[in-house]
Amino acid sequence: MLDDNVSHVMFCKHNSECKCIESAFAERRIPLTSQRKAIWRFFTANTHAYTVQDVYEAIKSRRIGQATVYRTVCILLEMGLLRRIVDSAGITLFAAVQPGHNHPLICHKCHEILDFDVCDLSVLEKLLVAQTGYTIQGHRLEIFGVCPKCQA
Amino acid sequence: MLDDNVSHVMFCKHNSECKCIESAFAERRIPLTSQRKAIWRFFTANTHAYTVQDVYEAIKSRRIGQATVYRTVCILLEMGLLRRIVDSAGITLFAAVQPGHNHPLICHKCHEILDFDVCDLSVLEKLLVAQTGYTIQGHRLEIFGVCPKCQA
DNA sequence: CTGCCTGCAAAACTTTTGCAGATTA
DNA sequence: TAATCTGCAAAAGTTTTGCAGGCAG
Repeated sequence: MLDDNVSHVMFCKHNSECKCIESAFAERRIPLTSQRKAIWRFFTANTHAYTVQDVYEAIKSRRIGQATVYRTVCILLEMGLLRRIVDSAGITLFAAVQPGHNHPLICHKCHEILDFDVCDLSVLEKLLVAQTGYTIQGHRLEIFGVCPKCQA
Repeated sequence: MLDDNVSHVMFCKHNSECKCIESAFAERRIPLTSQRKAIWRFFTANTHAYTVQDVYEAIKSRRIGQATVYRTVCILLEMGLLRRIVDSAGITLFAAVQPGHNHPLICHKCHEILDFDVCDLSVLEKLLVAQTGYTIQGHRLEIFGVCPKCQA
């Protein structure tokens, strides 16, 4: 559960010149091609969630194929750099995540995303383990709302 | 945030003879056909999450079309009787929800689901409102693990 | 009865795959 | 250089739609 004394939520600003991607790929011996960089740069240029089509449309002028976008999104998901979000209409969106434990606050209208790091579900998880016998592997917490711009 | 004194989680047992569906459809003046009943009965017979294909395969002997399953799942989702879950592989699953505020505890292996009702994110939500200016509309909290049967 | 529902089959949309040539480390 | 990647186009998989006939209320 959340700490009752929490008074400040840490928000992550996406760094458009994020260097972690180079080392992340290097560590795993995965080639970092210009296409993969372009796709990652697109995701980190704004704090928004996008569909695969959004990404493809935005970068296809550079002759990057749709299959490459799918393949790259898949790699970034597995590396934990991207998160999958399914909106209320069932549309699949992807958004960059900062490293560490974060949850998204998502605008229903424009898909603007703010990551926050406050979340302590350990007591709830212990309770569930005790009462159900399940082994807990993880959780997904997403908060939906409307951002200040879209309220106007 | 969760109440620190919470000592008991309320779990919902799905009631296979659930009558609420009749009144839920009647209230909205939506015809409750035999196909819709069959689909709902399938979801409430077990506490599992299923794909549309699972449902279709299970009941197609009764000459219920795939389109009907899609259309019915859509209605049940909108009525709040079903919830959509996307597993880690990106597969879309649906599961019955008890009325009221519940969250699912999902087995990664067999898709067995237990609903729990303990979740108080009001302090976190207030904090987010104060610090971001977002209007909060709702949240999704899902906990993933492995059920006792699958651990064996 | 009337209006909404249904199965079927086709259409639309989304995601994956195979391959010949290109690029990374 | 060797291994992996890429765009393209086709295949596979998923979801939606149109329509003629059927059923709930």
